[in-house]
Amino acid sequence: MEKTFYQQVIYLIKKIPKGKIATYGLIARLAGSPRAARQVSYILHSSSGKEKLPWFRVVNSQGKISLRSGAGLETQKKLLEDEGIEFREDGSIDLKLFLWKNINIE
DNA sequence: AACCTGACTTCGG
DNA sequence: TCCGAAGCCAGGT
Repeated sequence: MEKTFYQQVIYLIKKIPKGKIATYGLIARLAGSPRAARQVSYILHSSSGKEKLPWFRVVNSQGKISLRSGAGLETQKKLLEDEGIEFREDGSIDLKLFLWKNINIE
């Protein structure tokens, strides 16, 4: 049985460990569609509420939050900092230190 | 069924 | 190194 891209994304995001982050591209890749990073963001946007996902642990490939100020950026940043993730002066996260790389798909 | 949109990524200038 | 344009996938209208 093959899960839908949507289900894969939800599943993977739920597995992101606390204190770690993932990029849209990484999630898309693990979900089976390396080029569907945009779709990942879309899924988070539409399902973060009902699925209770740690959407804030997902940032873009630059380690930055893609949201615009006022659209959730501050909230996300605060949540991440609360988990021990540090931001640089320009508001980016050091992917080498916080990127989720402990991948384990069932 | 066709077109539009987006919390992305990547390549070229 | 920075900015703009194109490519990509899936869901919504």
